[in-house]
Amino acid sequence: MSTRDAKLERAREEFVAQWGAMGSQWGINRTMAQIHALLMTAVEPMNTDEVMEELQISRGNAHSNLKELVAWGLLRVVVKKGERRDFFEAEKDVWQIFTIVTRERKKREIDPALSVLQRCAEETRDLESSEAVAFHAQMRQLEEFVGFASKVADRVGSMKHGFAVQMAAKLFI
Amino acid sequence: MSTRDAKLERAREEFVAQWGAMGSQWGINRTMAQIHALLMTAVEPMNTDEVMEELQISRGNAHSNLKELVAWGLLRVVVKKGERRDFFEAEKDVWQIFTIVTRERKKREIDPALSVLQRCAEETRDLESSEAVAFHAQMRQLEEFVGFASKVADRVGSMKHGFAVQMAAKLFI
DNA sequence: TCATATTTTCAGTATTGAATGAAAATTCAA
DNA sequence: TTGAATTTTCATTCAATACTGAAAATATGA
Repeated sequence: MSTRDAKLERAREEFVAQWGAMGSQWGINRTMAQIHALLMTAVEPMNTDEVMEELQISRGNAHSNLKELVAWGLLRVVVKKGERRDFFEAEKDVWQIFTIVTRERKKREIDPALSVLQRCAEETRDLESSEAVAFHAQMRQLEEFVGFASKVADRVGSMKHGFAVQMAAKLFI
Repeated sequence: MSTRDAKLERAREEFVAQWGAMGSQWGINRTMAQIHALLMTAVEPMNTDEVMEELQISRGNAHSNLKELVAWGLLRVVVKKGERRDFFEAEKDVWQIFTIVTRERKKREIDPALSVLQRCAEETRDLESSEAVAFHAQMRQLEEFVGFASKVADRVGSMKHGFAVQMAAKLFI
């Protein structure tokens, strides 16, 4: 049994480490991604000290990233009876995770872009030089596209899993 | 006329600065995003010195980011007759930009994730403890989802603009 | 070929964002 | 209340990444 447990342990450690490394790529910080990976593959909810111990990180770091993950909705706080400390458990449903991440990324990546583009388009709407007209047209095109992306993100983010799968199947497979 | 040119100039500077700031959010470095913004709104192709001058950046920085943008396919090198220096012009078509960015992001964000998940699933395929089974199932679910995302990215990235718009219209508007 | 223009490299420096850890604040049971 | 357990904050430190600028390499044309 110990060989097999070791195998699992290794695989899990690899997952946590790699998922963390990929976090950076995704605009999510490494620790945050690691904690999420750790809890996604945890059998039981974990408390702050367990997370610190497992990932070898400081209390402050564990605390702030746990907080952030709860704020995103990727973790839930669980109260254990007879326990004073907070325990955390991860959202494990893949579609849920996806919609949450979609919402967050839209907020951070799409919405600000859209408002910049709207502003720049607005500010040059009445100019008449050919350069200004070209600039304005470029802003409008970008605005239209990003606006569309924003709508797509909203729709996808609020779809039920089943519907998404069904729709996707028609389109892409 | 000078008032109006000033307006345009201000709007363009705002666009370049903000697009640059958003680059970070997007996992693209600030200078790279700024150069792209600058050239997307340039009437004529620009050379390295002009970019350096406009953005107040060093030659090395300008050089490496111009190179990177060319590698992505977001800029093209233009040879001007009677000019020894390279000039750069941006891809301005929004759909082209989108497909290029989609391809890059897939390469950096989706493909590595998929291979981690496949490996972790594979490594735990034969284990029998309930924890291992749960872990394996979780990896498989993630793998399935990310694999699907990978397909979607491929399809979208190779669609023609017209088709994408048509399809999107049906789905989302 | 040689001199000059241009591009490329890269060691050193700066900037930014994340992590630490200890102190302060809060919570809770007795 | 009180004091121990727990959470939260935040000034400082650290690490990763981006940027600089000058030197080396390369290309051009006289």
